[in-house]
Amino acid sequence: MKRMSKVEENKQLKEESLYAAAYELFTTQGIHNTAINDIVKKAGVAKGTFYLYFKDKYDILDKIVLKKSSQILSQAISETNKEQFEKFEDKLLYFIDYIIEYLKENKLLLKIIYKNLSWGIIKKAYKDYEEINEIFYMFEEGLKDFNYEEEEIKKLLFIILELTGSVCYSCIILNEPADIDEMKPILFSAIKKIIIR
Amino acid sequence: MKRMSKVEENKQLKEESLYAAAYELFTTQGIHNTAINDIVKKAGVAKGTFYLYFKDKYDILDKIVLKKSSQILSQAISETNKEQFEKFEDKLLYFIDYIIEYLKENKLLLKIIYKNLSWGIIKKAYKDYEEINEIFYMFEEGLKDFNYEEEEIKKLLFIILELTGSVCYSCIILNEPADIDEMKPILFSAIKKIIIR
Amino acid sequence: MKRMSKVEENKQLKEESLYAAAYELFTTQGIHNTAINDIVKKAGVAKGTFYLYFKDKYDILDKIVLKKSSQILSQAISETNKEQFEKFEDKLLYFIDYIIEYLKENKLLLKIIYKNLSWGIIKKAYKDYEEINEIFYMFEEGLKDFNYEEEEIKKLLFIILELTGSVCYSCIILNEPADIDEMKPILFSAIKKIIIR
Amino acid sequence: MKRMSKVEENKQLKEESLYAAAYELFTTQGIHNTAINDIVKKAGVAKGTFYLYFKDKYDILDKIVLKKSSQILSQAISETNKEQFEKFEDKLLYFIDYIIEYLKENKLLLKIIYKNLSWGIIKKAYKDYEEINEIFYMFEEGLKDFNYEEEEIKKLLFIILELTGSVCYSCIILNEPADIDEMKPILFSAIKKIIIR
DNA sequence: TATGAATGAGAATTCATTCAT
DNA sequence: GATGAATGAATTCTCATTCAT
Repeated sequence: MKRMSKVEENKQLKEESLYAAAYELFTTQGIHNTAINDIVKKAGVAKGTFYLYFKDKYDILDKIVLKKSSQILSQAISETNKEQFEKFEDKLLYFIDYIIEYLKENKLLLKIIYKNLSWGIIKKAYKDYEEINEIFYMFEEGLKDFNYEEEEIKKLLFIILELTGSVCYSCIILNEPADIDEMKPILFSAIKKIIIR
Repeated sequence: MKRMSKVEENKQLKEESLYAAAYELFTTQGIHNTAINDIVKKAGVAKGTFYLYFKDKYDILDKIVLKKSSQILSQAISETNKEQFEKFEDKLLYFIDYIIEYLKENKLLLKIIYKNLSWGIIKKAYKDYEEINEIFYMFEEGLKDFNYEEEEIKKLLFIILELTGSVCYSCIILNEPADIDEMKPILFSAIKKIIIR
Repeated sequence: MKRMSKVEENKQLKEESLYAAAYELFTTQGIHNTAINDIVKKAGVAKGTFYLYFKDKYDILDKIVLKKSSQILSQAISETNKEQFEKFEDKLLYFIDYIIEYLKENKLLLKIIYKNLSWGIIKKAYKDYEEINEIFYMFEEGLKDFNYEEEEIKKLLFIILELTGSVCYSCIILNEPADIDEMKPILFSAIKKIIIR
Repeated sequence: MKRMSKVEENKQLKEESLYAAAYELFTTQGIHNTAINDIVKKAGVAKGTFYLYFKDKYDILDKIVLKKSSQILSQAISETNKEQFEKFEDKLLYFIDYIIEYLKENKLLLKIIYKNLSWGIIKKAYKDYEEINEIFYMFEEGLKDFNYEEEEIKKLLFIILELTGSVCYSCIILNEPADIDEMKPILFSAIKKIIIR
């Protein structure tokens, strides 16, 4: 990483503290109930400073969601790649399970990113997070025996991630229609069936 | 149905016009951009009247989402039951397709109910909308050959509805990762695979 | 008491329940925080009915204060007259003490009448509560040896009641500058000194 | 006193103009009839500015009452100390008379501070107004021949101030049971009697 | 008399955004 | 770049009062 001037460092610090404050407040008291005033107070910067870095509340929100979502996916694929699997489906389920367990431990995060863990986010993340590509490569490699076309693979991946996301939200946050651990067998079985041609 | 007094009728009318106005405004200019002032003006009632029927903006929103979601499901199952199908999976896909087509035509509605077409809503709807039960009966009947337990059937139904909902939102509203019509074959194939033991 | 028609009885009942509801609400949640809506709901009558009996919130408040204040004074004098006293000052202090003890047990009442236990109220009460006159008679009789003029007696009575009222409020409600029981000796001594020529 | 920056000066100015506007409006048209809107308009500041300095209408009211009450007491003791008196009771009555005359000239002020000229206020005022302590010193000094304990002196002071306050309110505002000037002889005589052991 | 739905003026409060320092 | 006081439009919500039934 490049050396930064003191000014540069200070800027970085302020931005970071704004991110941290906003994340904390969004997750604990909700997006609706968080005012920019609250964010800057918690971050310990002046109100005007917020506008030097972000357009408005939804700008910082989007950036947080993108950041956090990418981190999860990136971590999940990275952890998955550390392991050895006999079959692709085992690898995929390990990956999915990693995400689920992560969200189980971070309910508040899940609450704000929930249906935003969308394809749009993933596409955006490609640029900044190299590892995200590997999710697709994993799929491509794993499914090559089934002779899927590239487009189909993307769609399958999309469907699986959407399903995982919405099941997580419902089961982890609302506990409906069942606890996430009770739901896992059905979810995993569904995913396994989906990828088979 | 019991005859209503003029007063009772009038009350009903006011409430209805508030629902209609709020729905219209929420879908066209967004929830965030709709003030209670706007709603009452459009409904042609006094501001105070709003608070006679609803606690605040989110109260009427919740009630609208519940109403509309139930209506869609109710309509879908009712339409499905009018037809004859050879196989259960055809019936199920007809039902799902009805919902998708409905949402395609009502993007604005989809936008506001999407995060709310949850199992919780469906459970609430049981009370007021008899037909909702029939969705479960259809599943039970259709899946009896597979020897699923009752709990498993509920979970399958949940998974399929969640998947449908989130795919609809992403593909219809965001057009990501593809148009809903392009997505349908994959989605339907996934659903078919999911129900098979 | 005259026999009442059923209609008459019903009216009386409604008025009473309005009084009771308003008193309960004024004392428990404050005058400021009590709306006419709250009163009629608690009383179990329609909103319009309130206006058949009272002009507004302050009308019923005034009437309650008058009623309650008069009751206290009336009760105090009546209880005092049941006893025998050697000296007038003993009688007067018994009377004052009765009031203090009563207010000690009815802090909430004290809170709402305090600023209203004024001479004005007492004057009004003369008409409806015969016994109130007896307070003045007691004074007249008790102070005759001092050769006070009638006007002076009235003023002394006024001064003693004002003093008692404001000391009660401060000591019972605010506990400032001391508890009412700690304050009594000084208060009583002051009163005794005041009446002596 | 420290020099203030322009910004700091401006802040002070705004706060002052809010105080002045609120005081003017509270006294002339009543607390109930004064809206925050009226205050800010009169003060020539934006509505939001009000909330920068005060929580709500009752916050500014409390602060005004505290300020004004302290000022009166402070002025009264300061004026009293300028004079020479032979006897303590003359000094005390001069002090009380100063207060009465002040309130006679400021009926509107009396109306809003009236039964708030309480011990609680005086205690709070100790911190900001040095001279308030002198009231107690005057009492201590003046009563030393009577051998009162410190606690008793406080209570006597309290009783005399309460009595003065409530008599002023009733006689100046309501003219009940008599004009304040008619009442003075009795009040002064009462006070004189109270302090004598 | 009694009702209670409807009214709508008006009060309180919030908050994103600006801009002089 | 950083600050934070000031803004004032926008919004929510209250509530006394009326009046047709």
